[in-house]
Amino acid sequence: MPELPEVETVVRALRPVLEGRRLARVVARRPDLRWPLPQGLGQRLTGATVLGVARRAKYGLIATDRGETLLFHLGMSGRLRLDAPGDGAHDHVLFETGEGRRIVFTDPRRFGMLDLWPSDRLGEHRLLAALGAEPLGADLRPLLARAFAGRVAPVKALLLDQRILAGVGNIYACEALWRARVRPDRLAGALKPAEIARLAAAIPAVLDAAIAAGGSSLRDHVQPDGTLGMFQHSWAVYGRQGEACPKGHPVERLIQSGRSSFLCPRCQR
DNA sequence: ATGCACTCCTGAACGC
DNA sequence: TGCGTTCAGGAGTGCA
Repeated sequence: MPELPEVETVVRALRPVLEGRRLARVVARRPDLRWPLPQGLGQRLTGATVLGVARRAKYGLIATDRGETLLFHLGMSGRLRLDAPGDGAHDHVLFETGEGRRIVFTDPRRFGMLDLWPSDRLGEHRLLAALGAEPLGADLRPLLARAFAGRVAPVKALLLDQRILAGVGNIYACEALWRARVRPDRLAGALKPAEIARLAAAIPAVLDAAIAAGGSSLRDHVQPDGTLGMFQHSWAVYGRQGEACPKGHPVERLIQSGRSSFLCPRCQR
């Protein structure tokens, strides 16, 4: 599910529940997700007070007063649900606050991860160290121009490369390319400055719109309070093969390195 | 360095 | 109804 807008939606929902609150009970119901859970997870977090909840790329970051930060990644099917029972087959980790709120980490496919890491050395975590720029809040044009120069790979492959831009996934890469009127299979190094500029504007625009809509709900994403994201109703091309793009032309699908890309060949060149 | 295929796991959707 | 096949929003790893 979760790309940057979905993780941002989750982080914003967790903030009022967790910030400044004490974790009264943390229970791991299995030893691993994608990787083994950190040693003594429950013990290390129980009794800690949450200082802040933030996001880096597609990672959620929960800082505690014990000098450690809990990182989480939702993988493809991960969800964090508020006040769910937490006894389902795929409910893997439970967090309970002193106020009696319960946060349940659910992940059927178990591609997600959780880790604890010293807060003052967070940037050294192996999964965070190589991440590229956040796509919101900065001017992406010079960054993309530098990253695309001389590259033979399709532009969509580079948009998905988290070392360049951190947080864009398959859905929003397709959507941003449509807004920028650039085909996903164009070679990155061959993009003209005007096309790079359009892409640099389209990426934050589509991410901001998705955040405002509460993310996209496909199979798995819901906001922690259970309400559905609505941005899937605003998709121009993603998942809409054979339907009309917003300009009325048929959307096509192509496979790039084993993953679906959706595009409008009339709008995108 | 660069590009790409494969892999982890489960569930939903589709075809017969 | 039931079974098999295909596909899915991520991303690390290892290969050419």
